[in-house]
Amino acid sequence: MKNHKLPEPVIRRLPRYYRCLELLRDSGVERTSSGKLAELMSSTASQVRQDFSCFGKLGQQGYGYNVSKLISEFGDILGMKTVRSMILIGAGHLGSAIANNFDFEHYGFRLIAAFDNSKELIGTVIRPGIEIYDIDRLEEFVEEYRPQAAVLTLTQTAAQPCAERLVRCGVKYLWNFANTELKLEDTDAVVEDVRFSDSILVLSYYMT
Amino acid sequence: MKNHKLPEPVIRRLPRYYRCLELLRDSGVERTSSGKLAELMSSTASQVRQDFSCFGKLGQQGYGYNVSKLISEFGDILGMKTVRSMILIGAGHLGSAIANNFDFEHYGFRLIAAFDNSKELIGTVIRPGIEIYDIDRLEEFVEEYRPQAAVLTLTQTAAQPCAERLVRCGVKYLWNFANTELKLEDTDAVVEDVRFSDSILVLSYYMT
DNA sequence: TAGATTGTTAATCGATTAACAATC
DNA sequence: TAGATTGTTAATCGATTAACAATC
Repeated sequence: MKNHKLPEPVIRRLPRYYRCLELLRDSGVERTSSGKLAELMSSTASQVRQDFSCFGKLGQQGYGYNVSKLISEFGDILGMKTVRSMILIGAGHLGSAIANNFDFEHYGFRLIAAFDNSKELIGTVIRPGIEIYDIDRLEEFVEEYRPQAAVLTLTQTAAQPCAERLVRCGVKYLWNFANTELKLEDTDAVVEDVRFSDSILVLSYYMT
Repeated sequence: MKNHKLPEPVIRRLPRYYRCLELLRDSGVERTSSGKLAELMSSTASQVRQDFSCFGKLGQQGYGYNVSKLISEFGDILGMKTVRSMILIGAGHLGSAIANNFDFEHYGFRLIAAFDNSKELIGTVIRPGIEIYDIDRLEEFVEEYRPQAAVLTLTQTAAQPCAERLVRCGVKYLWNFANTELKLEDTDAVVEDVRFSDSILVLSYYMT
C-alpha cells in the first residue's frame, strides 16, 4: 500500500468502488476484473487500473482481482475498520431521519449523542438510546466523551458559529448538511459537505 | 450568454456561486469582485473570472460585478425561474424530512405527491397538502399529472426497478438519495446522486 | 502453452493558474 | 487621469485514456 497523498478524484471514487464490490460479494462473486468494475462504475477499465495502482499491486495478471481482498483493502484505506464516535447537532427532521435511518456502524462510526436548542426536544431521545442534550452543554459533553466527528443538521445561519465551537473544543471532522460554505481557521479541520440545494440545482440545470 | 456545453466543474460551482451571491445580497452588498467572490468560495479570482467568462461579459472593468445581475443571470442558467413539478418516492424518515424541510419552491420545483408501498402510509399526508399514494398507481398518476422529476428516497434495492419505471413513463430527471449506482438505458435520463454513505466515507478517509 | 488481464508508461485531454492588455 | 478590475490568452498542472510489455 503506497497510500500517500491520493488524488481527490480517486478518494471520491473509492467509496463507490467499495459499494460495487460489496454488491459483487453479496451476489456471490469472488473474483472480478477492471473491465467488470468499470461497467459497474460507468467508468473505463483503464481508469480502474490506474486508480488501483495508487494502492500497489492488488490484482494478478491473467486473473483479475479478488473481491474480498479489495473490500478489505479499501475498507482499511477508508478507515472503516476503526470505530469513531460522532455527535449530531440539530435534531430536526433531517437530523432525526439520519439518526434513525443511517447505518453509522457500517461505516465505522458510532452515534453517541444529539444536541439541539429547542426546549421541547432536550431530554427526549432522537432514537432509542441516543439522547438529545442542550446545545449549551456541548463543550462539557465533548470534554467528557471526546467524540471525533459531528454531523451538522442545522440551519444555514446556526451552522457557522456551531462549527467554530466544535472545532475549538477539538471536534475537527464535520459532516455538514447545512446550506452554507463553512469557513474555519483551523487548518486541521475537515469539512465534508452534503448540500441538497447544490445538488438539486445541478439537476435543475440539466432540465433546462 | 454563450452557455453551450458548460464544463462539469463549472456546473457544480454554479450553485455555490449562487449561494454566495444570495448571501451578499442579503447583507446589502450591491457590487462585488472576482477577488471577493473567490474568498467566499475558497477559490481564486482567476478561477472566478474564468468560470464567469463561460457566460459572456458579466462584469465591468474597474467596477466588478453587480450582485443582483449575477443572481438573475445564474438563476436563469440554473433553471430556477421555471417551475417544474416533482414527485417523491419513498415516504420514510428521509423522504418525510425532505418533504417537510426542503424548500423546493426556492429552487424552482413544486412537490406534488409522494409514493410508498406501505399500507399504513398510503392515504396519509407526508406534509400538509402532499398525499402519499400507492406506488402501484405511479404510472397512472404520472400519465395524468406529468411531473418532470422525482426524488428517490427509498432503499438500495428498491431504487433501480423504481428508477426504470419512472424513466419508462417519462420521468427522466431523478434526484437519487438511494445508496446505489443507478443504471439506465435511456440516454436522456439524468440522475443526480446525493449519497450520504459516499460522503461519510470521504470524511472517514481524511480521519485516518 | 495460449489467453487473459494486470501494472505502468506515454499521449491526450481538460482544468486551473498566471499574466496582462483592455477599459471602465 | 490614475487605480481598479475585468476578460482573455498562454502556461502549467493534473487527470484520463490508450497502448503494451510483463506475467499469471
